[in-house]
Amino acid sequence: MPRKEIVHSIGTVESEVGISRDVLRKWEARYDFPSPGRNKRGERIYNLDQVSRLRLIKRLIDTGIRPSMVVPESAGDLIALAKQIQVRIDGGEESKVATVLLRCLRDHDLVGLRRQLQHLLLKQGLYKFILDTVAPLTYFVGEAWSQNELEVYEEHIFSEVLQDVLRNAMDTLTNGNKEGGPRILLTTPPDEAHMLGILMASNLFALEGAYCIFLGAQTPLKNIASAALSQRIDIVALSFSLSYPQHRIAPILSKLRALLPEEVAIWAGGDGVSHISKKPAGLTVIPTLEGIREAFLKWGKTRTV
Amino acid sequence: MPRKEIVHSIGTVESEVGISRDVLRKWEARYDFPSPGRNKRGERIYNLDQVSRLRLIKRLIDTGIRPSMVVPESAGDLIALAKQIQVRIDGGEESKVATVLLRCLRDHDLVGLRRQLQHLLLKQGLYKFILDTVAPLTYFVGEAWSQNELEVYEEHIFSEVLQDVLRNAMDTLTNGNKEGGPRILLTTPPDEAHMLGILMASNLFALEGAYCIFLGAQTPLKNIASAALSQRIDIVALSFSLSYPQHRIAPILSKLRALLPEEVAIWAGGDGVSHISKKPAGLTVIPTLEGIREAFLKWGKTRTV
DNA sequence: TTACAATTTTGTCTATGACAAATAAGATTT
DNA sequence: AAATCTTATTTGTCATAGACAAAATTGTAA
Repeated sequence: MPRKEIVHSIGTVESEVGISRDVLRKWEARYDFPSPGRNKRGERIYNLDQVSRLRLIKRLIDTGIRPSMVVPESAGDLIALAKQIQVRIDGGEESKVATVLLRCLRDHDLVGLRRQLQHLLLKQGLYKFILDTVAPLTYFVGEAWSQNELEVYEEHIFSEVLQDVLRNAMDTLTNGNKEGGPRILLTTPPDEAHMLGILMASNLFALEGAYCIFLGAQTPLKNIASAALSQRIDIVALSFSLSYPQHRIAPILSKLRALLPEEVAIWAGGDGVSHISKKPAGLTVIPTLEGIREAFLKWGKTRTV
Repeated sequence: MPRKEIVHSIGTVESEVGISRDVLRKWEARYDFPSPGRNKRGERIYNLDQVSRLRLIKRLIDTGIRPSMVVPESAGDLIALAKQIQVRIDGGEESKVATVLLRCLRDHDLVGLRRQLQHLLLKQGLYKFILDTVAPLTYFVGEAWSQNELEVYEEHIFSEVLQDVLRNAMDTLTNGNKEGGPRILLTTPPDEAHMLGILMASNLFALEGAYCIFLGAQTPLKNIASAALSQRIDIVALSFSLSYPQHRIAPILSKLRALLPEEVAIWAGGDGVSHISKKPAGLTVIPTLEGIREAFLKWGKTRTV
């Protein structure tokens, strides 16, 4: 008895994969993919294969590859390409822990997930925890999602639990850093929704003794400026993910630079900034989490001089 | 020198107000509102007036009023109608505190906002804090948003800070409730994104001595069931906001009832359930936050017998 | 190499109509 | 009077096909 295949309308795909209806239709016309079936009303119906392929395509495009290079490609070629990129990002073989945690997530054992994370945090210490566990885990979860191995809500839940753990840790840390260290304001720019990165960074900063003020995601520049002023901020830290349009990064940073007094430093991080060439003056770029500690030490020296 | 008026494209309105392009165009054709200007390319451009009127309309529709009753209405009539409903929800005159906190939010004094909330929590105690401060404040923020007095991101930030405060409180509470009290699983059903309500409820439950597991928003029913089983849950609590389609509430609850063993109770709350008539068997409806304490006491008695 | 111009790619928007799901209104029965 | 069934209206989503500017790439000159 063939199970009735789960199909998706164009609207569902739009909200689940994050590609707008118009774009889905255009791709179909331009690249012959996706080529959904039709129901009796003539409406597009996408099957699971197409949806997961679209997810993969979305991820590849988010890393900077142009649609024309991936949308018409065969499923096999896509996977090959993904592997190639994956290797670049992957590197380590720390994946055992990630696998265990991922299984927790798949089994919906949230309490277990939370406990294990907390346990790892205690065992590894915050620094190692973030770099060796949280960062790869985040990557794996994204990967699993694009392969249809996780549902949207499962990704949400993961982010939820992780945020909880990280914020708790930061609260504890920040309360001890009332005086002495630099005051850092952290957020993401408008239209940048990914906040796990900057949250991880917050923790690393707090670990180094900074007083961190975390503004959540998507703070308009004006408000960053006013907050920096009223909170006597020393450093404003922004995070750009890979999916953030590259050409918008430099202008945003320049604009922010103009809004802030020059004694306030601007630090930009995240996978999105690793490829930018033009660096506006008065700006520190920290493409990887590992670079945070170093940048921090350097800042301390500058200040003492 | 007349300042250049800020205008919005149909896409911007879609994402800022939460009404899809198609619907915006249909309303324009059917009700002559909105009637945006056009740029030289012939694209719709919405001014601030139209956007805020659309926000108000969205809110009114979310409370259950039909589009045909509000979309064609004049701005004046809309405001009158809004006032009418406002009165119904408002009631108290506790608004002074809310006003102060709202000002903090408008001034982007996040640290101040957080501190004030924490201060109020300490002063009033969790119960009073939630009922007299958080609940009305949430309402006011929604109200201010629809009047264009707050921006989207400001609403996000508010929700952010509030979640932080409430979760912290709950963590502290729940850790003390390891044994003895009932085990409650809290979440919202699929497509119900509003989670402040259930978060408030979580705190009130924890206050009464329950062990609360908060799953975040939009948990599929199957996963609620499996989580309930693995966590040996006594009560599953769901929250439905006003904007949740009424006709979907009863079926969802029945379906969940079928998935859960009968010794697991189902409690439904939120503004969305206050008007439902059909109550599926084996179900407790708690339309207001005040009802939680009562329901809890009743549950305790039943159990002892 | 860098800077500018030409070209291609890409996403957003327009217009109008079809249609089913959701809701209300009316009729009928318990 | 309340509950149930029918019919009518309202409402949102999807379809088609083409226009066009912003973004990215390529080619060319300094």
